[in-house]
Amino acid sequence: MLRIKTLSSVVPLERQTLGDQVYAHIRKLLISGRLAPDDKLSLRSVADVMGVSMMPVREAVSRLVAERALEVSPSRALRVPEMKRRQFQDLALIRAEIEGLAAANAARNRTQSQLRAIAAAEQRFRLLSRAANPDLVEAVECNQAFHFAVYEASGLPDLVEIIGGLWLKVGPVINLDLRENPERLATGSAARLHCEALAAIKAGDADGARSAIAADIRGAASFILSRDRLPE
Amino acid sequence: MLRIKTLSSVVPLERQTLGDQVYAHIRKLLISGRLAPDDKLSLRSVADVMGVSMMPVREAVSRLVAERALEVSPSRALRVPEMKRRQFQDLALIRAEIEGLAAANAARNRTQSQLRAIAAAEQRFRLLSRAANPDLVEAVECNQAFHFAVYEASGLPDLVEIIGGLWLKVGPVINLDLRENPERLATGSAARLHCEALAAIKAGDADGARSAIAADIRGAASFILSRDRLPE
DNA sequence: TGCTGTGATCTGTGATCACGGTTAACCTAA
DNA sequence: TTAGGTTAACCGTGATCACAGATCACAGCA
Repeated sequence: MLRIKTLSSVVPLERQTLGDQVYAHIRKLLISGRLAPDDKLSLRSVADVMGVSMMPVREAVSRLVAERALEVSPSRALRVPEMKRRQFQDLALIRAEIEGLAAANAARNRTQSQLRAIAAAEQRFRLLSRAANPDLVEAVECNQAFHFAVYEASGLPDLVEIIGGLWLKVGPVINLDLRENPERLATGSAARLHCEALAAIKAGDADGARSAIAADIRGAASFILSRDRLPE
Repeated sequence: MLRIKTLSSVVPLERQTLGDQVYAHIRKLLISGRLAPDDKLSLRSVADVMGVSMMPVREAVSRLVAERALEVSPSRALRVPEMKRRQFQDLALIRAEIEGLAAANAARNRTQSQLRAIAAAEQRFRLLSRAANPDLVEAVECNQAFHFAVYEASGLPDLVEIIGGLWLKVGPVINLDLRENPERLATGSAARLHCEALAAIKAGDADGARSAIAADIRGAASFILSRDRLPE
């Protein structure tokens, strides 16, 4: 018989179905902006590219459609939804409030190790945004890493999940924009607000963290709106 | 040739796949509390009951799993998730903020017809909660109708959708509780706060609407927490 | 040259079958 | 009577096939 100690050291070994893997893959493509609004997909082509049958792709896509990250038109065409100008504005309002709430709770509940993780992510983003020729893809990932380090520290997994759904919607727009307007990074306003948020979280200042994150979101959104590449 | 006017009067006629119907059905079971935490399901049994093949059920269930309204255990068993006491507390905090935000925007953006709809829902709920022997199932539905009439009036569909996801999670707990503790209705505190919210929305008082709805949510949550039927 | 009808092709949807893995009931042996 | 082991039923996952509807290109008529 195996010793108890041996048994309890075995991790529950989470299951990774093919559907999960396809989901994670498409999700990453969307958040990083490699899939742009109005891009078309098809179950068979995705299945072909990823070397699986149509079935796991269907499972993944049905999840993404449920989250409104993809949509099937009445004519059964599968595509990345277009974002209307109005909807983008509304999402910025919603995100400022919800992500601000997460930041406020992070200031209250963060552990020491979470605080270190936030500080590390903040530093990476700051250094990158002040570099001469910043790698834009990396900058996007660093920005995301910082924000979610903050949100994770709120201790509210349900809230983090909601925010993940919001990023899934705005990801294609934001990252597509950043790729076309690299100069936005150089203004350094994002780096400044991140730094402000970090300081507030470290000090336990919930309101300060909330308003810094909200300002970061509103700033990025109004910049994108000013470029006006959004329909309607 | 058909006249243009004739053509444009034809609605785009949305499709309703079997998967959509199964999804709507299970969703209603969850929100109304007829499926309780830890209830087991199986694709085949649901398919059998609803007279369809396993396929549309899989599609619907994968959506609900994505929304955390159902869960598949590592052993591939399908069930309604249990709600820990802590998670319920957290969800109440999140809901108070998010649904408060929706109420505040409803006060700012509601149209006249939306205001009428809210007032009608408020009246139905008030009369029902003051009845001698209120029908509990009907009361639950009226409460839901009032809340979502408010949220719809915010003019923020993305926010309404997020709130729908939250209700899907707390539905089984709240409605199960109400069925076992019918006396909560009799206190009339919910009816009073609904009335307060309606007045604030009518007056365009965003902060008033926000705090009335938040108080309603917090009140219901603390009542349920005080009964303490939740694990952990 | 421009429009229209038509067929090949591709789409998502649904049904059915096969498969490893889990669960639970049953039977046997102590 | 009970603990332990075997087996049969059932589970979700994945693959494959069938089908109706949509799209697009090309041919034929105006």
